[in-house]
Amino acid sequence: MPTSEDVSALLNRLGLRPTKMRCLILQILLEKKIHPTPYQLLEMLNQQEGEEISIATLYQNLEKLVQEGLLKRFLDTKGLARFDINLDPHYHLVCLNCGNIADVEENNVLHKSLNPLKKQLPEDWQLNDISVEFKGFCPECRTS
Amino acid sequence: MPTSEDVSALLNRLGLRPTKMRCLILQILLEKKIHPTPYQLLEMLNQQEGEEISIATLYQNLEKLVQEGLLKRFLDTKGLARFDINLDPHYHLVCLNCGNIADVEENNVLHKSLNPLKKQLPEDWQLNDISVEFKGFCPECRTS
DNA sequence: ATCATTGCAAACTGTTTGCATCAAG
DNA sequence: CTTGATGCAAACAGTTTGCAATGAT
Repeated sequence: MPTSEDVSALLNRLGLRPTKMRCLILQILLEKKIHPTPYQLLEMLNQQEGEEISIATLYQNLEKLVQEGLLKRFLDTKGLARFDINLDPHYHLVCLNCGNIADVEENNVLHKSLNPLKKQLPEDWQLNDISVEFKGFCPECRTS
Repeated sequence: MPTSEDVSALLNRLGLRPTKMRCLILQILLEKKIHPTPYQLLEMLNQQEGEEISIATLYQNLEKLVQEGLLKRFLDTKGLARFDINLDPHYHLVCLNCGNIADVEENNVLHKSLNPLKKQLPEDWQLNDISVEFKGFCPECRTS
């Protein structure tokens, strides 16, 4: 878990100014291991800062961090943007109720088991990737 | 492949008036086995009809058909709505270039092979579903 | 002094809704 | 005649962009 100095140095190395907001974004994502939407992140940032920050600036910064390869961006099942600082290959475990997302380490056995399936695909397609997603209910949303 | 009479009867059975547009939507989806966005569908409908139809009405009809269980709706990786008339369990094969989607029959071997993975998930979650998606390039978009 | 960052407001896209009109049973 | 279907226009949500003000080096 990087300190704010680490994060700051990381941004410097990439030629991005280590503004308070950028450092906070990275720290939050690294520490909490979450995949928040822009508005979820905005709320967290507003709490940590005293003052309200601009959603436009947040979008701009997220875009920069994605361009620099520090974050990955994807859309969740509701079409909302999500940001992921975990660059290692991994699966997602998605809560069907609240939409929160947890990481699951990639599993060689599973990935091998996917290979035979390739033979069943239409031959005129060129296969590049197989993605797996787990769906269920997170600790806060599960009924039992 | 149902005739327009089939489709019409099907709609009647559900208490939906078999308007020209609804019949066409169902016929197109059944015959072409595609998963179009609303605007792709609009274009096809406009071609088949002589006149321009309203996108609002299209959305309203798609919503009705989803509510009646005739169609499934999902969002693609770009966040666009897609509609699927294939109600059998199946996987999707998605073109990374044009976004077109083909169906792949569900495979028991794969689904069994996913079971051991459940043990690796966080224990405080309740797992409900595992979804698999194939990504690649369709015949029109593949380079080689 | 320069150039990056911020943030407001406006634009934009896909989707939904209110409501008046129209058409089918 | 009554109910459902249509379609325009406006609202809406999330996101992006133009631009002027601000801040950092």
